[in-house]
Amino acid sequence: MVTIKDVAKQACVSVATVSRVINETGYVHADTRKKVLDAVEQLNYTPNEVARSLYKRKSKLIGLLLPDITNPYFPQLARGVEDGMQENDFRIIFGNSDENERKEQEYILTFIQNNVVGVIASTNHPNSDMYAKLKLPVVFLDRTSSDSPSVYADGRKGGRLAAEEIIARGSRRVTIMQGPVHIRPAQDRFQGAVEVLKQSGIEFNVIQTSSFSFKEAEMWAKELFNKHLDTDGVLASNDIVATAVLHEALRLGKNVPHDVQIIGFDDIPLSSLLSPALSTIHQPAYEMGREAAGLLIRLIEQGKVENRNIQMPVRFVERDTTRKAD
Amino acid sequence: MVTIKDVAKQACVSVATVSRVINETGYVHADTRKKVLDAVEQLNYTPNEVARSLYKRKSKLIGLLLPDITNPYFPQLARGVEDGMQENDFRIIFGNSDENERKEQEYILTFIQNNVVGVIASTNHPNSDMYAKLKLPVVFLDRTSSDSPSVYADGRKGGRLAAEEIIARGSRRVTIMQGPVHIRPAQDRFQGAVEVLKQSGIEFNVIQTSSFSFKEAEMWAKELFNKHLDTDGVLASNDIVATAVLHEALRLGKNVPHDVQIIGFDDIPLSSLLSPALSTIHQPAYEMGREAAGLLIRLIEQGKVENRNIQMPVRFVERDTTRKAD
DNA sequence: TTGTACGCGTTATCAT
DNA sequence: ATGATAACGCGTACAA
Repeated sequence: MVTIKDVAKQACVSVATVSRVINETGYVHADTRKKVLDAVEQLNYTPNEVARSLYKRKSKLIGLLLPDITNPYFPQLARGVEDGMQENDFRIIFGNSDENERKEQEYILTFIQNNVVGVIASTNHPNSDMYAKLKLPVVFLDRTSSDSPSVYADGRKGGRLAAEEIIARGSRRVTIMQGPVHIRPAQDRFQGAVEVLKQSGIEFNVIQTSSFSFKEAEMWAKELFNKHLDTDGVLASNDIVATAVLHEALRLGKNVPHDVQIIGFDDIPLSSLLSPALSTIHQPAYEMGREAAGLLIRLIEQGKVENRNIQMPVRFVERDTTRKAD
Repeated sequence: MVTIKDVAKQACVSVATVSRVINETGYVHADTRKKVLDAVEQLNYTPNEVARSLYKRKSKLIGLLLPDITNPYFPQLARGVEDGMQENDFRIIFGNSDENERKEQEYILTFIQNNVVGVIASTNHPNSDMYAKLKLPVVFLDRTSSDSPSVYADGRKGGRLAAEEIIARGSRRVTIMQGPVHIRPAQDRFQGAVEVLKQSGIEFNVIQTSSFSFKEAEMWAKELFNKHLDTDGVLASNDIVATAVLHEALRLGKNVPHDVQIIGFDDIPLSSLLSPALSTIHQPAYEMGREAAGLLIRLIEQGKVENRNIQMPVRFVERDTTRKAD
């Protein structure tokens, strides 16, 4: 490994001078600068980030904690974060929490031990004191917390939109798949949908679900049609669940969207590829990731920030599991 | 931040002693050990990994470089790696390369600067000297290199399997979508398929593709049916391309699998959810990730290793885009 | 404009 | 069995 000392020796100057030219701090004569730069070139020197991090007590690393990168919603989010960070010379230590508080703790700990300068987390325990105690800027992504900066989609609006659209397109016996109670955005969506449905006096049922895994989603889809075979409109808690419902409806010989309309949530890449393609509420996942990155960077570099909560817009994407509006 | 000094002071011992109990190195009296442990507990001390890393010139970090986490094949891989590493107390610095050599270089550089102890990369330039020069263990994942450890699926076998199955199920005018030439596994698949096709004297055409993006895949799908409208069997280079072909076939009013059979490659989660569900060659992506992690860890901890190249098995998954075998 | 010397938090060596 | 201290590579007072 070639260190700053080697460069200093090669350039016949002190390490302090080398440091100054590297970091462009303090005065240094043009000639010596050149000598140093040449030495750097020749030796192929690059500063050791670990030593820097130790001295400055902060690194160029941030921690990213996601429930499960294998869930098709999260890669977009992750990519947005990565691109935003990459462009600003931050790197990412990445972990999957599986919505498991212990794993989450473990990662937060190693984030600290590695001097990360900030954390982006998609957690169901935003108010846990493990975050409160953290002396670092934290941005919650796809999750809301009363008193921490966060980036999230307008779930309530999304829920309302979905309900409005399914009504406008003629469903009169709606079933809402209520997402996991501990996941805030899922509840926002649910609430939004319920509001609209109640307001318009449309009859509706609720099926309670407790995860977003496809395997389980299949079970709830069966339960749904068991209990409410005549439902003519399903508001799913996300696209995975919607996909399972679609499968089950097709399996039962129902015509989608004629017999039953289905609207998902998230607009994961899968959705447009199904047949029939899934109508859904689009969340700008990639952009949300980028926003989170931007917000965290501002927090890191400026300490505080104007707009601590960024709510991203959602929109209805009309595809083939809904009928044409009247 | 609470340091080893604070603990030492609190326990009325020297930092050396604290270090000894923390790392369980050297003798220390049971009583003093207890004093130290109590102090650690009270102060909530955890060692600073950065300082450790500086002194030992190695961290508990590894670098993971993937083309694009947004491509549905990679999350499985990433998750496998992460789980394998996590269980052995290694953390991951993660980056997307976009198959772009410059980005790749950048990441490799920051990996080095952060004292990572190993790298897992899914790169198209495994023989680039940026890897050769690397003084670190590198494992190539889903990519082969003549002289570096790697974990990859048996692409040739997969290609052969796909061809054999499509023939056995009655296709006689087959089209192969040849994947990007610079991606080794894609070429292996292609080669395997060609071998079988030639051997059995079946007529076949080739459509050349140059990426795995869905947008472009749609174009090639159109090109495919433009040039070879009467093809009755398509061997796609991966499931994304297969999905596009399926869409186009359906759009043209073809009956799948009656008029045309389609076999994909990878078995991404999407595939089983399509209608008709996609028949494909399954790669054990998650397990490949885990294997790569295991291999790298062995390389890190033992320097060298028995089996430097791990070839994973593939298998045909029969779903609904192929007919029943005769 | 440049160099010396210390400190960042750890671990390991060498005394004691 | 324990402590003092050098070293890891870097950045910055402070002195020159």
